Amino acid sequence: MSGAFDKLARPVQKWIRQKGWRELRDIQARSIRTICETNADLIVAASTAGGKTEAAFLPLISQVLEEPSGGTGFDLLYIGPLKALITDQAMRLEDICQEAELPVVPWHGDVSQSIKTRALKSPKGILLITPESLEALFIRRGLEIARLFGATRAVVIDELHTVLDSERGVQLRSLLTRLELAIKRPIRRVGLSATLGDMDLAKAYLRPDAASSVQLIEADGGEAELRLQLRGYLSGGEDEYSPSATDAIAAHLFKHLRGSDNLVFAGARQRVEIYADRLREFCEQEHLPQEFYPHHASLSRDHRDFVERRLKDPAKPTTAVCTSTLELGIDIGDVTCVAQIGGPFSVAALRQRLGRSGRREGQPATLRQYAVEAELTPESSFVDRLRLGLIRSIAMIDLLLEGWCEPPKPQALHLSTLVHQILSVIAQRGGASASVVYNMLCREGPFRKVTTDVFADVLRSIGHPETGLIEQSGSGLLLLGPTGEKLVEHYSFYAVFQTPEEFRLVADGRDLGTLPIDNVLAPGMLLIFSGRRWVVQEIHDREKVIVVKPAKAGVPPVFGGDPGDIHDKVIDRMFAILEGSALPAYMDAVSLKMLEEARGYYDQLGFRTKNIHVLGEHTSIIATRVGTVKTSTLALALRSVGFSVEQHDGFLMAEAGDEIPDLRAVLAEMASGEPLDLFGDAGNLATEKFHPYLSVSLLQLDAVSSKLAPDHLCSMLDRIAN
DNA sequence: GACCTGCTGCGGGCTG
Repeated sequence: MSGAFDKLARPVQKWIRQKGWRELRDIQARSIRTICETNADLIVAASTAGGKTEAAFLPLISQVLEEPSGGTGFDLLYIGPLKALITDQAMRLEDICQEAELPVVPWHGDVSQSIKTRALKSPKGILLITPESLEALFIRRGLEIARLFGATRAVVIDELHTVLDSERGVQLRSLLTRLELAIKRPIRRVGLSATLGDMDLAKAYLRPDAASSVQLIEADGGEAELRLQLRGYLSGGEDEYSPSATDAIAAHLFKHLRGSDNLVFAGARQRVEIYADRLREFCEQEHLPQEFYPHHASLSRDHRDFVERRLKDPAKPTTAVCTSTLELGIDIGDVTCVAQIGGPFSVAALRQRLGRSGRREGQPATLRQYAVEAELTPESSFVDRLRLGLIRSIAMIDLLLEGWCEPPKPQALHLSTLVHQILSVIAQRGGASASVVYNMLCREGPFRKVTTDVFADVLRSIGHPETGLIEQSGSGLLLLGPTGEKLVEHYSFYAVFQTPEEFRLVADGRDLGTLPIDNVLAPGMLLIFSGRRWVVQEIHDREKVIVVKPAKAGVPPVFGGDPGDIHDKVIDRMFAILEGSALPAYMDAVSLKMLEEARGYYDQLGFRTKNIHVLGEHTSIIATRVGTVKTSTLALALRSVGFSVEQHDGFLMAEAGDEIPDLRAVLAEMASGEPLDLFGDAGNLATEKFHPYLSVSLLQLDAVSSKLAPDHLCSMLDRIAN
């Protein structure tokens, strides 16, 4: 372990010896050399529990100890997307830093004011912070940024994949640029991740001006052995003697998962509640202790902590039925098996979830995929007959095995987040000229797709007297307007993402969790929540509180949500599966039979040789063969000329009104480039937090940059016609 | 036909 080890500072070496490590992992040795010998930015890509945190911090801490800097402020900055992750990582770093006498400062909404006050008075050591809390520092302490970060040598961004092209990611990258501008020098950037689809794009996100000089340190292969099973289940058409698909899946989970730690990803909060309730019943029927618990974002912090603690406790076997809450790197230890009910929306999520299993040496990673498909009747729709859910599951597993996952989408404008950052820059500096703001955010920062014209439009929109977010002083300086002042003053400003209004659910004086306000509830109604059954007692509309007490029966509540974007490559693979003949070894007999039925029906519709199948006088099926973004663009175009359109994975079902235009003729006319008003029939475009302050034309521009692909419409129509 | 994430400063009342 010499070489890399020798480059570390004495206290760090001592810590490694105390831990009893026999050697450094390969990524750690490589990362130590890169950090100690160069000034390069870097990405460390390795699986969960692959030692990424140490790979970054052992050499960074060594540098802080051996080459004290002249400046003032925190020596190192760590950005984490979750409070729980920051708490975990602060504990791990404190262990290393005790020897080195370097302070470790966790900083997020739950950290006490006294720790923050002390750190502000004497900023040094390692600051671990969320993007939102960093935002708050810029707004509340705008003039102190240089003092707080003057000495900062590096910023470590954990779970880099979560902050690539998301609203939060753009916010973070904007803050990092503003930080570098405030201290007038670049800060080394280190990204950590287990799930990056496209390394070149990830590099460009980490350092847009010098992507090619970002060093990549990737753990080689060495992935755990993967055990995989896909089981098919038929739902609907049950009689009282045959169990429903839900019961059959729950029984299978009960039989195979009991006695160990597992994660069951059910895909939606409502399904989490349904499966957790069934599994609890099975335990009660068999007089066995409870070991299946629900876990999702609407459940109280108390309950979630309880489930997370149980997962960590080796003495208590625990299966969490969950949503993506348990997808990221918070420490719950290794699990025996990951189950996935229904197809996931991205290969990246599937890969991240699977990374939770098989992390111990010699243990295989195990994925149990359950596909639920409808029992066919003469009335069944083409979607059911084509078994699109099952086909997508197979495509996702295929791509996972090939090591592919979705890259970020780099073309989005992110105008809502731009509005947020304009307000933030003005607040930080107490006023700024339009050109300073433009240079900071659009030339140097992440909003590079925003032209000066679009920027000017945004300023006009948010400066309109009726909007009142900003105004201009006599000297031309941009200032916060009355509405802008109010927004920025309130703590809810710091987050860039939208959150829905919710009721609090209370039983016996204790919070169970929250429910979206669009659930229609009245006293006496029955409810399944937090894995148990309740009856509604009181509803307090003004306080947004619902009081419940235990009951014997219940129905699962409704949680909202928007459909996810499926990538072109996934849909492409789905068509290859429908047109292929391979019978994957990991599929059970029922799912194989469904696959053969789907292939038979696909052939019957003739999609091997054409893309339009006429179902009836008014109705046709179109095979678009592309992902959600391009397929929704065609759907919108058809709606704008009077069709009613149903959208599915890679397919559209178009139905004409009373007048029956010839679909082929309509498509040909669109392909000829006749200008179309895509938005004539588009619903609400204001989907993000600061959208309500933008003009309709800016909202359309924003939508075109992220959710639609009008530029691809012509070539798509050409392909479909042939 | 979906999921997730986050949050400051101040003032009032109490304790040592």
